[in-house]
Amino acid sequence: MDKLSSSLNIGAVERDTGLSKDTLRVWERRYAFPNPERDRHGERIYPIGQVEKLRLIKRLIDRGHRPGKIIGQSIEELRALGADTAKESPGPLALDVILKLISSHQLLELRSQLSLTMARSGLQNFILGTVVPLNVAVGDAWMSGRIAVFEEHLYSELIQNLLRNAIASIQPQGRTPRVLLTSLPQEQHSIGLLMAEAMLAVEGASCIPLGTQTPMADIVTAALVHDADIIALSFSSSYPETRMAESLKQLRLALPRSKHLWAGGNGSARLRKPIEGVQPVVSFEKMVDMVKQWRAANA
Amino acid sequence: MDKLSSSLNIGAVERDTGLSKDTLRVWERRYAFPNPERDRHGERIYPIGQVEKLRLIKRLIDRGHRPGKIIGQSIEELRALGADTAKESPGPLALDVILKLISSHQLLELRSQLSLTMARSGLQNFILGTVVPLNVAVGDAWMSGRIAVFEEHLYSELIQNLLRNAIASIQPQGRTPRVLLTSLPQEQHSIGLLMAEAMLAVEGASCIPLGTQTPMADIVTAALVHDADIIALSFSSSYPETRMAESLKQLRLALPRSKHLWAGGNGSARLRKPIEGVQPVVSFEKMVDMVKQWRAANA
DNA sequence: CGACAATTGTGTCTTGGACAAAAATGTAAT
DNA sequence: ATTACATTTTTGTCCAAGACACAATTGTCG
Repeated sequence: MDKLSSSLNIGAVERDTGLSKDTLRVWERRYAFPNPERDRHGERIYPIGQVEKLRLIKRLIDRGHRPGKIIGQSIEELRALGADTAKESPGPLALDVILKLISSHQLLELRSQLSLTMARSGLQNFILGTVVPLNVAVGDAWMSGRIAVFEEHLYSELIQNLLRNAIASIQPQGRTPRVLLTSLPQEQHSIGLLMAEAMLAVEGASCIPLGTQTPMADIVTAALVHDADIIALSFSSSYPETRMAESLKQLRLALPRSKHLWAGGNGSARLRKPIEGVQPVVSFEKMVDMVKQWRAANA
Repeated sequence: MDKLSSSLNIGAVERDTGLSKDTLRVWERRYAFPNPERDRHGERIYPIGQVEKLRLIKRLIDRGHRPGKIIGQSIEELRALGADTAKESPGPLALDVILKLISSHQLLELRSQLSLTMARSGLQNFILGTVVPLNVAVGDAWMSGRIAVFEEHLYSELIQNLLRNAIASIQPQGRTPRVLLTSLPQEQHSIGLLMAEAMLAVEGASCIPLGTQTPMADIVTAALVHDADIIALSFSSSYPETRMAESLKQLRLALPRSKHLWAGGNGSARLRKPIEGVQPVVSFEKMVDMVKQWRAANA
């Protein structure tokens, strides 16, 4: 179709899919997929179709599937596998309207529709009733091929603008708890953090937003100098479970006992064994309750 | 000091420094640095001090230094090397005030000082006169050890909020040119894109912000369906020059001749050979001129 | 049906060699 | 002195095939 190079080398595929070079090579050896060509120096050249399949597989693995089981399936089968989650939602009409606007590139319409919805429902309900389900729906729509990456990006930018504006319009009240919000290195998803910040701002808590990818040592220092009561970390579902547990344990040791450590985001649900002194944040509703509990305990 | 693990394995160092595993191993072989311990399985364990030095070296390389020249120097010498750039700026008082606020964690003060400055100077002058030099100053301050990563993060979040609010407060005028703003995969710096969007919004252009890390194929599709006149890409100084040139050439081929392709950001200055059909954006001032030129040509 | 043990699946790490492309250096000509 | 071109050095990325820890699954026994 377009004239873009129809094949990539192993480094490009690593960046593109999030699968390490080592993983790509070992899959090739074990599962005979991917099955790249070689250039004249014997270096791997991945056709664009295989890269697409790899992207799909990566997202399915993040959802809990296992490589060996799904790697042999065709792209169509994989897409169907991802759409399975979608079928359960009969889809509230309002969400479908917005999805249509996303996929038909109606930038202005989309913007006004979203801010209208927010105005109607209020910030917290907007997040709970619209943004969260919309994020899921957009993810599913990508998986089944109905939405492109750039459409996802544009949507994400709009939401980010809306949330940041809403947060800014709330007068900081200087009330406790003081919550430090961030994610660990290699965790880039920022929308979850913003949603959390918005929910907390409405509750009157003071947020210290550090954005994404803060090194652990910096989190500890920041918690101390800002005198945070709660350190809240966000994990997306693509964050490796081992690393998550490991990091949380280390952080817990490095932080004073008096400070709470919260782990939220889609990925935090996979924390099987509870970690001593680390509180899982299973939903934004629950997070609000947790704030209230903290206040009750620190009155 | 803190109880955080004082050593990391090679994967963690890769994430932490942005240096690939291959690079870390080959430096060890060639320059005898880094010089990690080994665990009981013979795997590399990097002491935290070496990781810090690696981070420093990485930033210096991004600024144009060569590994072989600097890798043997001590941390102090490296810091001095980074501060060299800073000496030329006598430092406008206003900037120093803000830097002080950053390093003393005065969140509220900092916020109000920044928005005050913006209100006084207007959006475009705020960006040109405050944000751009402040970004440089903060980078230098990190290099010389005067500012921590989390302080940089907090500053960056504040600026982002300010800019997004300012952009949102400008009524979209629907005027041309229509500018698609994004960066390529592996390029995460978003502040430059926001500054560009703000400058353009003031000029009355229509922006289609896709955030960072949009795959090339998606950029092409987005440019077509949104009928963009200009595709503007941002490159930070850590973006590999080779990949930048390569990608721009490919994009130029895939996009219709009628659409302009602009390359901006700190990294774009390193484009030695001009690329046919790709216009470098050397500064935000120049970008405004380029918009005017486009308008003159498409009246 | 639950607890524990054995087995399989999976990602990450290892070494040392190879080589293309960028950067620096040397040389010659204007 | 500057430009143009050729040579050398520097540097990052890729390869192969093996090893192993740990997570996930399956099997066994109480």
